[in-house]
Amino acid sequence: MMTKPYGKPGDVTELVNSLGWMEEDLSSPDGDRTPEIGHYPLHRRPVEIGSEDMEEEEEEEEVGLDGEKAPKRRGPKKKKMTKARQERFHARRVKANARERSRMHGLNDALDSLRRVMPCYSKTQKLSKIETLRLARNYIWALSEVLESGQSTESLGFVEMLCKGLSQPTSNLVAGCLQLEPSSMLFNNLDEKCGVPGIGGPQGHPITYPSPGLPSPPYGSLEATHLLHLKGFKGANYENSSPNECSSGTPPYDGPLTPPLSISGNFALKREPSPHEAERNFTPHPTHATHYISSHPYPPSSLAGLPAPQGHPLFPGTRFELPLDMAFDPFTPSHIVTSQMSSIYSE
DNA sequence: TAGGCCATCTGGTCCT
DNA sequence: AGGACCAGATGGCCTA
Repeated sequence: MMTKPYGKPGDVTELVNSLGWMEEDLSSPDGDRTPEIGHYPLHRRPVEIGSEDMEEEEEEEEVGLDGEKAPKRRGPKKKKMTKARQERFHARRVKANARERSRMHGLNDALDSLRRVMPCYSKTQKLSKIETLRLARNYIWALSEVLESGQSTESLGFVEMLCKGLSQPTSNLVAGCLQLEPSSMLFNNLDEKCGVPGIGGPQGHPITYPSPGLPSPPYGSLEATHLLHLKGFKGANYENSSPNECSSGTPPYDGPLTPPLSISGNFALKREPSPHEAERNFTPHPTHATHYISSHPYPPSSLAGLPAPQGHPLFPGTRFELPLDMAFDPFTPSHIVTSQMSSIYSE
């Protein structure tokens, strides 16, 4: 039978084969994940009346609490649960649970992969799932803006695009990972919201923000003050204010940072960490896709003459897909990326 | 203690 | 029939 190609082959089988702990849990009142039947919340009881596995139910007239006869049940007759049926049902449920766990683990693995290619990946301070997805959307959007309109990755607009719709802690994290320097914050539109013309690229290119359809607070538009919560940040008008004073209680980010790009040294293949970065245990490393994008014309000159790919979101009407591990491996030299792209193009 | 986030179980639906 | 997918519900953990 054909099954959808999700997860690693054998995952389910292995899980099912190693379900000893689950079987134990089912009979153990201490199993916190699969509590003993009877300790289940109503909807979690593994064997529910009404299951399709019921044996034929004898014709019994149901009597309500008030003694009145309940209306005769319509639809397929229920079947009684024989012991054999219970066992089959249970086995099926256990298998399905294992599959579901495996599926969710696969989903989480994919989210982890996504986290690793975000501009603020940290092992110690993981982005939540929802924030990861929001940041990913913003990242794609911001990079496409870079490509399409010359929006500078060093502009505040770029950071604002990245932070659009993110929670304040995540905005702080992103801005911190981008190593915003006070100079990049010294502009007079500090209190303007996203989407206001004037906050844009170096050419004054107005940035138009898409409607993300996100709920408002805490996921509303980016407040410039979000960025002022950066540890050690001192803006022109905030010279004397302590970072803690404008903090809303969000703890400063102290974990090691391994961002793929930096606002102050975006696409340098190698650079020494600034004292500030060193202080924060920040290790700059060559960026990946953004480095490629910044250092290669599109399409790459080495691909000249190849048929244009179709349908890539950044390049309407084209299609361009890179294997994830290649496209986002920050350590893949650009010339290797180029050659790999060539082979993809020529396929 | 409330709220956010997460893992898990579950039953329903769709698909092969 | 069985697997994938989905959404709802629940409890645990953590933090402000």
